[in-house]
Amino acid sequence: MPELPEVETVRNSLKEIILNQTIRSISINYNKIIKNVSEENFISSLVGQTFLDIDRHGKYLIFHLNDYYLISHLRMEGKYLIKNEEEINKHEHIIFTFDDFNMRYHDTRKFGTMHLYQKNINIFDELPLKNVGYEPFDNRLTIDNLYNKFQKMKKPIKTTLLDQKIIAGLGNIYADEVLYSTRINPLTQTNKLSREDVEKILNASRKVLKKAISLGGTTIRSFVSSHDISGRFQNELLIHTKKTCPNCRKEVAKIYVGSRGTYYCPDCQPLR
DNA sequence: CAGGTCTCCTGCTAGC
DNA sequence: TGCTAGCAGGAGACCT
Repeated sequence: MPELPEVETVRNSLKEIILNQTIRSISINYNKIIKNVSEENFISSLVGQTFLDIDRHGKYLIFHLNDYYLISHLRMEGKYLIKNEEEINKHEHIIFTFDDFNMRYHDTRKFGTMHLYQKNINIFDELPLKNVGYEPFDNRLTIDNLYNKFQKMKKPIKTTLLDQKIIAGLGNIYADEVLYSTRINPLTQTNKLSREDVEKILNASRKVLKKAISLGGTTIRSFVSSHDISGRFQNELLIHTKKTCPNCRKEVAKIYVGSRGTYYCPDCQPLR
């Protein structure tokens, strides 16, 4: 499943291929991916538009075209494939055709989303980006800022870390990794964390994501084979999906927090 | 406003 | 061996 580092890799890979390409036609095989405009509107708006840049905010890709922003979330299974054959796979839902090849949005579980906005709209005031806060790298996200927000939250810190409005970019896997590296129990009530804990969490988030991004960037040849990504990332994980704690060698616990599978070490991450 | 639950969808797995 | 029921998982919608 693509997390922030994979999305960053997709962004960089796609930039090499589709920048300055003009959309000649679009075919839509499953339209529920597109959330805020009709299928007809989507097609008529985008045909003739050229990809000028690709940005990322949290786990969202932001495609810049002449007159529009196309905002894409891959959720668990989404990927962009570059092809030039005729045959269409049943999981290829949206196909953008350029002069010499096409780009296909492929998504087995159909959970991904696309939003289309005209460029005169501030996309950060609209769904889905209005619900996305700052990334850990963004210096507008300060310790005080985060600590103040945490004071009002009673839910488990694991759940808080998955809330994109609070910190953008952490998914289920990285939330576990961040909590493990800070030795904080995932069930700890968010408002019980000290300012020092918050600082640790912020630092760990930066570190974990930065490392993953750099790895994603170096291990991936092509976004086409997204399997390579998850394979490599798994080598770097310390706690998520592990059986034994790398620190104390005791058994890792698996619980559910907010119906998300959560791994932690009861010994190294005791509930305070 | 905070927080809980339901929903979307399908490949995969456990269990028969 | 073949079948089915149940599950996982980001984030929006909706409700309390």
